[in-house]
Amino acid sequence: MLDYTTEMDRYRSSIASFYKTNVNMNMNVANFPQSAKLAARLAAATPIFPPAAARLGTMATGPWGCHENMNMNHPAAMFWGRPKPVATAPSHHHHHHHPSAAPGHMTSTHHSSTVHQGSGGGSGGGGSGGGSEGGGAEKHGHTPSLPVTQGAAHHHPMAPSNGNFLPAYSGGADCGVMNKQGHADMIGLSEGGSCNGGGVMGGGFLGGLGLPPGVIVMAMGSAGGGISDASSAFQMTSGQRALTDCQQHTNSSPCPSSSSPSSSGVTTGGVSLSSSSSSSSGTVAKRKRKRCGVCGPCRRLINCGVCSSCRNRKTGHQICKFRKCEELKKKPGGGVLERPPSVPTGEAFRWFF
DNA sequence: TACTACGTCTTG
DNA sequence: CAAGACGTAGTA
Repeated sequence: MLDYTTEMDRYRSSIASFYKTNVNMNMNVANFPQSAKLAARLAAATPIFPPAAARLGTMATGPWGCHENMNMNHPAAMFWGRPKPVATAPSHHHHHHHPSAAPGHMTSTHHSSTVHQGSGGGSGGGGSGGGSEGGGAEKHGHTPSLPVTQGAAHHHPMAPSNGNFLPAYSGGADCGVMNKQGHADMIGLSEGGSCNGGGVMGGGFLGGLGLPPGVIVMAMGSAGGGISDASSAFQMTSGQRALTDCQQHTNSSPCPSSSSPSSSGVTTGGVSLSSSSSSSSGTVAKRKRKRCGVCGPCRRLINCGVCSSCRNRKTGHQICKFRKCEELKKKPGGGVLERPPSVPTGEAFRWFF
């Protein structure tokens, strides 16, 4: 027992230092190359979030979403939530956009409960996902889950399903942090200046809101960091793209959501975007298709960092598996979907308004 | 010019 | 069939 405590202590301190070093700067750039870039971009990109959202920045889902991640022992996966303290914090902050939200944030229950966090303070959490499961996660991969209805998300910590919402949050540990590249991504999220600060990110928050799988709302305000923090908060590799996409769709409105409704922009195939050129005429055929921007994967802004695509970015030239547009997954000839499978219209975004 | 990511071919 | 590798379109 004692040992355990001690360990925890050490663990905590180390994490702390980690933060200082890495997180502060735009996140562990060093450690997470990939992320680093993202971060940078994010900084720039952030703006896309409609101001309206008040200081809520919407963020794409977290990497953890990737099952691959979570379960695996990646340390990364964890560190999300905050031990218990959170209980409070979250509550305030989130303005629940969503009814469902409130209550309980699913809470910490599970995982955390397991062990660690007993210590209360700090990071304990880590463990949550990490160690434990290892299980099979990896492969659920296929469907990242996105589509899942957010609502449901909660329940089970490990539920493979919700990709985005990691069980961890709730119980979790400190705030982000992890190692291994992919994870880096997530880090940011919570990071935002101390998990607490933001509070938001904390456990309850996400769950509470019942956000769409692909989206996370961040209340950056609190962190004080506001955007800047935020930006650092998460990263996405293709930030440029992801974000951009949004912009593109709309032409005016920030994100798909807004525009999507009419399906106008996004519409079928998601070709619309740059489509300007493509779709317009028959040329479409060869044109490279673009992400629809509204499906779960598209909404996700963060690369998981652990999927094969992320890992082989250099050679694979592929977008993170979990971010791969549903539309693009379908073969070109494909169907005519009025709307993206996972999230029809802009529903997902309703929460924000 | 660098980078991301789509499309396609190749491989297991 | 899925995963990986490569060419290259599209964008900053």
